[in-house]
Parts: sequence; structure tokens; C-alpha cells
Amino acid sequence: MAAHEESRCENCIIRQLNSLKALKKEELKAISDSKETRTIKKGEPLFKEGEKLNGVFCVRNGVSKLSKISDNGKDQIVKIASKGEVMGQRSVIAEEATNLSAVALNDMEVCFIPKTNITARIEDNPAFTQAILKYMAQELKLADDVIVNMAQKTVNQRLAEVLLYLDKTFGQDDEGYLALILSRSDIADVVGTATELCIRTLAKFKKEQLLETKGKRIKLLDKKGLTQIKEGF
Amino acid sequence: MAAHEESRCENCIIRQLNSLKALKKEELKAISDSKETRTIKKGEPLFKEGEKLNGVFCVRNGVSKLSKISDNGKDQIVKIASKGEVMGQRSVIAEEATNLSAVALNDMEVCFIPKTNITARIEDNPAFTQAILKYMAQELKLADDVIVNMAQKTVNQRLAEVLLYLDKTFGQDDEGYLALILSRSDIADVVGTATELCIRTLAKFKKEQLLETKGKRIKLLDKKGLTQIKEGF
DNA sequence: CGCTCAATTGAGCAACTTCAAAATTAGTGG
DNA sequence: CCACTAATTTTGAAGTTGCTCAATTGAGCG
Repeated sequence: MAAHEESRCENCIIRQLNSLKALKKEELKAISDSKETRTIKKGEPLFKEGEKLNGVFCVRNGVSKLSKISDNGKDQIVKIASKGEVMGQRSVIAEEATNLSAVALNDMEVCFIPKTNITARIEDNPAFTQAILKYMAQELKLADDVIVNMAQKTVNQRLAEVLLYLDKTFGQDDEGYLALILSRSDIADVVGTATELCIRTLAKFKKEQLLETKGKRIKLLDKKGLTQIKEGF
Repeated sequence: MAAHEESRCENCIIRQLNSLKALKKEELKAISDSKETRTIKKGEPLFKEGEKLNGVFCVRNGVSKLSKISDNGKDQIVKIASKGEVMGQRSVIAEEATNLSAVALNDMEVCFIPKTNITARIEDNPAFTQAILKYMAQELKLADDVIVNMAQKTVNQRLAEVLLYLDKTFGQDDEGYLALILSRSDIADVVGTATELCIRTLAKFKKEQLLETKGKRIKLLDKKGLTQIKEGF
């Protein structure tokens, strides 16, 4: 294989997006030699809650949901990971089984990096450790925000927020519909409500001219209106 | 002052409880020289959401709530910090204003450590950085759990969970009542509900012989019963 | 002892869940 | 490309759960 091809971490653009960019060339080379590229089809799991991960997953293409099942048996999507994000680092760092399940929302391409490659770098490359630390500090803040939203906001508000998030994070297709297409039940699992209520609320938004639908695809028409709803009328 | 007294970080037992234990003697000495001990009375704030913190607070005594106001204007308690916990490190690490407010739940004694003492140690002491990293990884997992609970569990379940948490974390007084006494409205702010519903649910638990109250104090009578409720009947 | 704030109770309304059934849509094999 | 099955989406309707406002009671404190 040619040394400049993308399958080598040193040349992978994805790396620029996450903490791996703090690594030196030699370190990346080591990772590149031990990593493994995997293809995951839509709907297939990358890992399941409670599993011990012996490495992390770096998303090269596609989108994955990270979810957890509550005592009540319902799934809650905690995060949506896409290109450039690393999944599983929390559990590798904490040295414990993962608390989340990851399932592909569309066809994915990911790099699996064995954990020794991560832990060794944490031991000997302070810049890398600091990069992860900052990243986790950000995540922790976001998590606090989600907690407050879940506890205090209505389904109306949370759905508006999720739609705006999907729009901002994944953009639109050429027809103006949200580029990331989720099933109603996945949307409901992000919002933290029953599928039926999610559907009914979408229908209400549609009637209020805030959005338009075509099959499972959604087009936002009035982002200001949605922002107002998100913030509470 | 005598060198062995507790006001010197090197001799402070609290330190054993948190990431500061990864620091070397000289480093602790530097912190000790720049730190400042503060007394905060019940109900007084340590800092407010949106403030820039120029240091972290190490709790020596007493308990503090960490909360955030939602767009709807209601307060949500995200965490309760007590002896040995460090507050504000997330925002110091992320180099941004704090996302939470801290208010003393009873009289407190805290050490304020200027942030340069933390950031410099993160720069030059990998063991310290790694200790914080692991701590944050744990916090992140707990945050995920809270998100799922808030999104999927009923007030019944969440209240049962909070009561068991208070019991496990702060223990009981000599009469068997929860040692940490919170106002009904604080409990409601942890559970994420209206004070009235919190009160009514407590009354229901009382009727079911799960607990007993005396003024604002609460005694758990049937922890197994509460555990069942927490996990959903 | 009176004042103030927290706790409690009542009642009505709004939000959310659940179960069940009907209407679509997507996927599969011929 | 069509037909058929499986899966999702949508709608209805009833029943809970949770929220809010207003009024009452109670406890702590100067």
C-alpha cells in the first residue's frame, strides 16, 4: 500500500477533528499499524451496554446513536456521533465496561484502535492527555445542559431543540430536508418520550407551518419559531 | 503557624479524597501558600452560573448544591458536593465561565485554590492530569445515568432514588433520620419536579410505610421497598 | 407574641403514556 | 417491475401523571 493513502492514520483528515490531533507522527504510525477498519451496516451494533471494550472507535463515515436502556426498559439516546468523533474513550479511560450501546444509524466506516494504543499515549504524551481532558470537560457541560432540559422542559420544547440540533449539526440535503434521517422512534428516543407523542407533536408543528414532512423526511420552515418554542413560547 | 497544622495542604486529609492526592509535596506547598480558606454560611452562594472562576473550591466541610436555571426559569440541582470534592474544576479546565451555580446547603468551610495552581500542574504533572481525567470519565458516566433517569423515570421513581442516594451518601443521624436535611423545594429541584408533587409523593410513601417524617426530617423505613419503586414496581 | 417563610392541601387543567387499530411505507422474492 | 409481507407511521381514545394557582396550616425566629 502506498504510504500516503488515507488508510494510514498519519494522513487521515478525520484525525484533525478530535483529540488524536495532539499525537506525534511516530505515535500515529503505531496506531495505524494496529488499527482495524470496519464497515458497519445501518442498524447493526458497534457495541452493547455492559461490554468491555478493548479499544475505541473513530468514526470515519456515517452516524451512530449512543443509547442506554433505563430500568423501565425504554431506550434513551444520549448522543449522536458522526465523522471525527471517538466512541468508547470514556470507558477505556475509566477502565470499566461501557455504559452505552452504539448502533449505526446509516452505513458506517470506523477505525477500531486497540486500547493499549490509547492508554500508552495517555501515559507518555501529556499534550494528548490534556486534549482529551478538555474534550471531556466540554462533554460534561453539555451533559449538564441535557440533564436540565430533560428535567425541566416539555416534549414540545425538547423536540424543537432536537430538530434545530439536527439541522445545525448535519445540515440539509439539496431539497432542504434534514440530511440525517431518523425514524420517528429514534427521534422519540432522543427527546425522551413515546413515539406517538413525538409524531403528534411533529404534526402539530406542521400545522403551525414550522415544518414540512415528506415520508420520514423533515424540512424546517421556521427556525425562529422553533427557537421560540425551544425556549418556552 | 506550626508546619504540621491542618491549614497546610500537605497535611490536609481532605486531599486524600480527590485528584489532589496525585500531587507532590512541593506542589502542595505552592498551593498551600496561595490558597485561601473561606467560610460560607448556609444559603450563601459560592459562585453563580455564568461567572468566570479564577480558581477551584475544595470542600473541607459542609455541603453545597450545584444547580442550573433552565430556560423555563426553574432551578435544577445537578449535583450535591460535600467533603473532599472539588468544585469548579470543569470550567477551569475548559477555560470558560461556569455553567452551574453553587449554594451552601449548610455552613461550609472551603479552600479556594487559584487556577494557575491547577493549570500549571496539569501542564507539568501527568499523574495529576490523569487523575482528573479518570475522575471526569466517572462523572460523565454518572451524568449519562442521570439523563436517562430524568428522561425515562417517573417522579415516584426519581424521588425514591434521591432518598436512597441521600441515605447512602450522607448517612443518618443518631435517631435514624437522613443526616443531610434538605428543604422540600431542594429535594424537588434534585428530582426535577414541582415542590407540591414532591411533598405529595413523600406523603404517599409515608402512607405506604416506606418512610417517616418529623418536621423536614425524613427517616427511611423500608429501603427495599424504595429500591423496588426506583426500579419500577 | 407576632411575623415570615416553608410545608401542606385542594382542585382544575395540561401534558404525557398506553393500548389498540388503521393506514402507509419499506423491503423481499419472484 | 409487481406482489406480498413486515415494519413503521399515524390516528383514536382513555387513563395517568404532573403542573399551577390559590388557600391553609405550621414552624422557626426576632
